[in-house]
Amino acid sequence: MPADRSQAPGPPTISEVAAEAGVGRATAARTLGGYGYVSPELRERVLSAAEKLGYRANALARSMSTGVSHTLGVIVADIGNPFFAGVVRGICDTSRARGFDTIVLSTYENLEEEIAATNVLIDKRVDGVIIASAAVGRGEVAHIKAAMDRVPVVLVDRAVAALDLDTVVIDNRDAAREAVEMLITAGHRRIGFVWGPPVAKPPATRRELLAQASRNLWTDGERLRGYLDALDDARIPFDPELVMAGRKTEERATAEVARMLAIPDRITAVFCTETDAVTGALRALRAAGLSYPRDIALIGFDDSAWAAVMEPPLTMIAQPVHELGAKAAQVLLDTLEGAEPGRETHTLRSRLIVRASVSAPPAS
Amino acid sequence: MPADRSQAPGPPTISEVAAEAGVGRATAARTLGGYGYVSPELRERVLSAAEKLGYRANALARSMSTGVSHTLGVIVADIGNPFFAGVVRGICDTSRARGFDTIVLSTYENLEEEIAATNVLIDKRVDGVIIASAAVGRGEVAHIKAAMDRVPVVLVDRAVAALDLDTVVIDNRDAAREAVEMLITAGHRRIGFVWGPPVAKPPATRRELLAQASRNLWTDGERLRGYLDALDDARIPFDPELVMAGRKTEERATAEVARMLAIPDRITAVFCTETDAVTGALRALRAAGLSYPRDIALIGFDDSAWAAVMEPPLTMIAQPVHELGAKAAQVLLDTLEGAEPGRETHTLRSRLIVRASVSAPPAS
DNA sequence: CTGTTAGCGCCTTCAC
DNA sequence: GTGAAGGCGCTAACAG
Repeated sequence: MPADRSQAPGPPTISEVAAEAGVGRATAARTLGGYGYVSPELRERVLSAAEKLGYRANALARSMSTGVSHTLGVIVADIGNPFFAGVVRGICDTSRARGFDTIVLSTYENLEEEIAATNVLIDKRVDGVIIASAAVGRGEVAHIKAAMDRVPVVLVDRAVAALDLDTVVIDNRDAAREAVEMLITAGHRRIGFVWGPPVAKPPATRRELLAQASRNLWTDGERLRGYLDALDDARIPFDPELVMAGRKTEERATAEVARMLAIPDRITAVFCTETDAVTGALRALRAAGLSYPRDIALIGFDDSAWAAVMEPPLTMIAQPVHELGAKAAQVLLDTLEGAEPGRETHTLRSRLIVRASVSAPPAS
Repeated sequence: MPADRSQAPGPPTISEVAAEAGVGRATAARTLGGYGYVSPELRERVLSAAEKLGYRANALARSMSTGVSHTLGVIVADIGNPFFAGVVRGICDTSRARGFDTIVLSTYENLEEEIAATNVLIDKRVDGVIIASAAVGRGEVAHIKAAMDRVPVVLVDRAVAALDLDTVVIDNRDAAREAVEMLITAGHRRIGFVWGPPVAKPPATRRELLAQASRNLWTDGERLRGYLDALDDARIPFDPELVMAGRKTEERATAEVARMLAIPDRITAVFCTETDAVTGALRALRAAGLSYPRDIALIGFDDSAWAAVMEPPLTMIAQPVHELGAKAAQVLLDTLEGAEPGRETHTLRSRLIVRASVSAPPAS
């Protein structure tokens, strides 16, 4: 006489289903796990028993014995940022299509959080990790190396020089150069860069600035290089006063653009490397009673529905967010399925969406 | 003679750490698991052995034997929507502060996906679930009921009438009423509602419209009710032509606002229930050569940095996104820690941020 | 205080 | 074809 299953605490187990169906555990496991061979008749009995009991396989137990979790871990700076939200969606879409779940963690641009997040994923035994890392120096990659020892890792959005990994990015440097070039072609020579390295005051020399940039977020450094490239090509001297300093917040961007607007030989154009930098700059313009593109030209990173409905509409750089995520997931999944990791950099194309925020500088 | 641990495949286990430290497995488990008592000396040996081997606890195995995962599951419509991104951040922040990880899944407003997501969370044995469900009718809540049988569940953003659960929302109806009231006070009587129930053509009568709304997203229905409340209070007759029909996309909003602008007795104000509806409406205004607030007034749901930098800045309803998530997590965590589930509705306050997109209607 | 032992739920040889 | 038995890595009683 079997024990009363309805009294069983907790969710029904495979043994209970087996008992209910009057078969052995292995038979129940085979039909429920979808492997091995089971006669149609027993199969049917097991299925209806499972149905009746409301059986759901314990993914934890399954992972324990198989060693795989069919789960990908994703670490990004801020899931609330539309850019990362798009990337994550790309990752989720393609991994789900290939039978994988996704766990995503936000670090809010904090390395401690990033390390903690990596550990969480390792502990939960994900099969692979995709990470947009804030790490740059050799001293900051230990957690990623540790992860690499256990599972395949691919980098997205941000390259890390010290790591030999598959990496999916856009050409930030070239995208920035193209945008600033457009500003220069329109006649601008005093072009503000928002935002720069998060230091109290940017270094006075190009060399130091670049060194500074290398110690910070990869994307920021690349975009700064692109800005300098365009300046160099046009033989426009670099002016440290035109590079934003301080923390990367909307408020700070407003303050810095206000400053650049107040100096004698004021800026006539701004190049913003992020969405919050754009709104921050826009606030400064309004406060100064200036309007674009008449008084000042503006180009920013990360196009959005808002940028298109601004009056006039904003010229922006659009990143292929979904593709970035999709590609990263694809590369990772391929590796999981046995492909040799290419350890190469996959560069996707961004696009400069030309609208109406750029015209010639005002005649001074 | 112990086997060569360095040859061990896979991540180091607690047994290997124990062997390395020369203690019993239980002692290693106790120090690494942070429970029970271990002498300082052995403790130290275990710790350094773990360090040396790069030991990380297998969260799966741990969950298996303890029965808890210290993980919360979250299901939202679209993590890419700034509203949900904010809510999720609120959830993550408070759950992490209380020692819980978070798994978040997006359903993209699709009930099938929502059911699948629920199953994933159940299978992964999360300790509790927070869900912004698209379910409304009694026939659509089976998956939530199934989840409730296993773990505590709390609803966020969207109430579900058929479910007796802790629910964290804002008063959508009142927020909408307040906004529309402001429009009416300014003198408007022809006020467009964007967007409405996703049907090809909204019903001609109030009664049917409301019935229709009840069959769709809870928030949408509430906001529609608020719109009607305000109309009623002002004894303004309801005109079905002023309610958007069709799929809820930016493009569709543009088309519908264009339509409302083209009818003889055209709208002089628009009330938008979502961010994409706002940008869609704005596109229609531009196409019609109209500008706000002079030609038309506008209020929308979900304030953002963009809304503040528009020229003129937009009057918007701001939801307490972070608090919504934080409260939901708090209620859930309290329940997990033994508090009796209140099964009540927690209503948070939204705010109407008055800026400059509303003025009196143009003299016709 | 520490080590031994028995599961957690599932998958997986291996005989029957 | 199907069932019994062992093991994944960990926790938790229970001895000692």
